[in-house]
Amino acid sequence: MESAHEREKRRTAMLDALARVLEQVGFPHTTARIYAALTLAEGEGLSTSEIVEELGISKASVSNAMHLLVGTELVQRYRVPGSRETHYRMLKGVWGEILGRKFAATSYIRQVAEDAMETVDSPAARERLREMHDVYSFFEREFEDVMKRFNERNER
Amino acid sequence: MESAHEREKRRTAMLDALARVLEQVGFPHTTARIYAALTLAEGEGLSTSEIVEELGISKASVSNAMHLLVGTELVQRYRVPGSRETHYRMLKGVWGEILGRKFAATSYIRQVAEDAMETVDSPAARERLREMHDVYSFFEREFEDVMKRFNERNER
DNA sequence: CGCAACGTTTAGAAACTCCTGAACGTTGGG
DNA sequence: CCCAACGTTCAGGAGTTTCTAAACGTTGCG
Repeated sequence: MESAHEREKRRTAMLDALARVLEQVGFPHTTARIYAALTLAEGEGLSTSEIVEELGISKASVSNAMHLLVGTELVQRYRVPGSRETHYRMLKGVWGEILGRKFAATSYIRQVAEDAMETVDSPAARERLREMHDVYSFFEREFEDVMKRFNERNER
Repeated sequence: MESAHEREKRRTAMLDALARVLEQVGFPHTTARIYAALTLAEGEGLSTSEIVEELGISKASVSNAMHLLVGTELVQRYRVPGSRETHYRMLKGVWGEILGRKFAATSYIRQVAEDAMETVDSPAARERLREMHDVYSFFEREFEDVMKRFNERNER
């Protein structure tokens, strides 16, 4: 049988791993940890004080992080009758959204390469930019298809 | 007709834009700028002192950055007869490599979600993890296909 | 061989990001 | 309305990253 201590340790490890994923995606440390905590919450979400307690951070940090998470529509505020506190829950269907945003960068990069190619004189430089451009063009088209399939999948 | 000053300004803007792309991919500021400078070089590459002059940085910075760029096989050293300086050139075919590395993270994230799902008790949490897992599974498979097509494309 | 030209390493400083405590503003119950 | 409970803002500071100068090591020409 598993001790309460071991259970707690496993939970912490999981929270860390999840938070690292979010950090990799580009979120600040604490913001990532908050999102992870919301993922692992027992119920539908957590209140500010619950987050403060679980992660051992200040309420100012929660406020700042939520500015980002709510602003990017990854998390939603909601109220619980009888409580004055703000509660937060993850929004559904955001993981696809997160990845989709990543892909959007591809077409920007293709654009940069394209512009540079038009400006540059040296044939050697132009050749290097062309390779970059071709690769990103390829992935840009592929990602469009992938996202289309993803959206179709979600409609079902 | 275009003044030398305007030409210089355009070149700088281009270098900045390219560097930002590399930074987005996760490289340090100076490292990214060096890579951008190598991309825009007139000839096949640049020497240490040329990089120092073009970017206005110390040779120590060049040394450090090259440790990273050469180590990750994005840049190659070469020697120019008659010069004692080390020269550096971009390696070809790295952009696909860079993107490929990004995708590799997908299967790690899927794994994290899978592990967490097995550990967690709360049905609400498990449901949230399941969505995360499903999304990343989908993209993991799609990326494998995309990379396969990419590699086939390159063999021609 | 010895010297000069380079590259590398390292310790320290500068810059940046992010967190916190405290003060402030806002809101809702009584 | 007033007070208490919350959330937000902001100045300050801690931690981290990354750049540089200086000292050191290495290499190759004469």
